[in-house]
Amino acid sequence: MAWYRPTYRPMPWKAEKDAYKVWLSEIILQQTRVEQGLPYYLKFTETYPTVRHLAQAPADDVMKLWQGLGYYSRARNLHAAAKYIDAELDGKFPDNYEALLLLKGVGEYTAAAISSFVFNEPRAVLDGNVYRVLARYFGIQTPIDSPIAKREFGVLANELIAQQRPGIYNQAIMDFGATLCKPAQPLCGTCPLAAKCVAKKENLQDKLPIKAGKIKQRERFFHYFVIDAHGQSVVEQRTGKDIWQELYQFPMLEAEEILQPESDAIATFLQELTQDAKWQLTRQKGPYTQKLTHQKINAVFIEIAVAEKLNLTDTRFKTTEREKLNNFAFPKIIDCYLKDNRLYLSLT
DNA sequence: AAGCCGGGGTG
DNA sequence: CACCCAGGCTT
Repeated sequence: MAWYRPTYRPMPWKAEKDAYKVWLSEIILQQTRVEQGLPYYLKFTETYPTVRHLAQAPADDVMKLWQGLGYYSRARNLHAAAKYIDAELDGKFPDNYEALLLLKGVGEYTAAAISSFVFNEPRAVLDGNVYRVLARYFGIQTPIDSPIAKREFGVLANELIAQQRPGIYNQAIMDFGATLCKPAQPLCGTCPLAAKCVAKKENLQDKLPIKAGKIKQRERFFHYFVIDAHGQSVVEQRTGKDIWQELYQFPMLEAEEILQPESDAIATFLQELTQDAKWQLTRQKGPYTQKLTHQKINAVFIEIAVAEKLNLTDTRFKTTEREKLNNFAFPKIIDCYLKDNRLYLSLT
């Protein structure tokens, strides 16, 4: 705490005492760098100054504002929690750790952060920074991605927390991990804790913290059909348990590989989609690729000109004017395609 | 306990 | 390319 200077990494929520805004910032910053999340925090607090503004907003608007930030369940849970507070708690934001935990999308870390920052509860946060600082300083070899570690580090962190100023303590140790005790090339030369740091003493900075798990990637091949029927296009909303829930996309055919435009699978899909209207392949763009934590997405965009008026029988599909495509929340890979090809014809 | 969910920065 | 980021939910 003697090392910590709130001004070193200025963030608009550091001195914030409105629990709603602190909650917004914490959800946005889950697995997200401060610099990446900051513009979203500003957009959300400006658009939705109170939790009731957020609760009463249409879900599509919330998703659109979240577009590009990733982990979209955060946005869905954010909205659900706001509605819960609006309807069940009379708009009064929860004011303690246990009540915060009841909110969708709020786990132990976020509940500890909000309750310590705003309500002065001595709850130690456990995030990637804290795991790293404690693992190095105490030389703890327990893999931090195991449930055992959660208990072990949790007990330790709660013994260490400054009972009188828990919020400052929590912010200090996270800033310390983010800027000094960094994942790579920590600044041990200027570290005030170096004298008693086990990792420093045994030269284990690069080995700690230990992570056990490795994840395997799945490769997928998406074919998006970008329809142009006299200025009309077609989109659908993603549902089910897959990635990008509730975001929009063009009608899509997934396959085991990139298909040739002339392939039977594509012809069948298009026939089904257009209900036998006359269509023509205009051009094909891609493949675009996007790496997710567990998946590599390959996407080709097949542009289709349809001569007749569309008669869509499948209610999943919605026709929209191409100028209005920018009203929909798309995954990054579609956003990139649209921007590349200047298909956003108007701005908001 | 393990798997899944994005996007971006860094070395 | 591998790793990480002010994690949480589902199975």
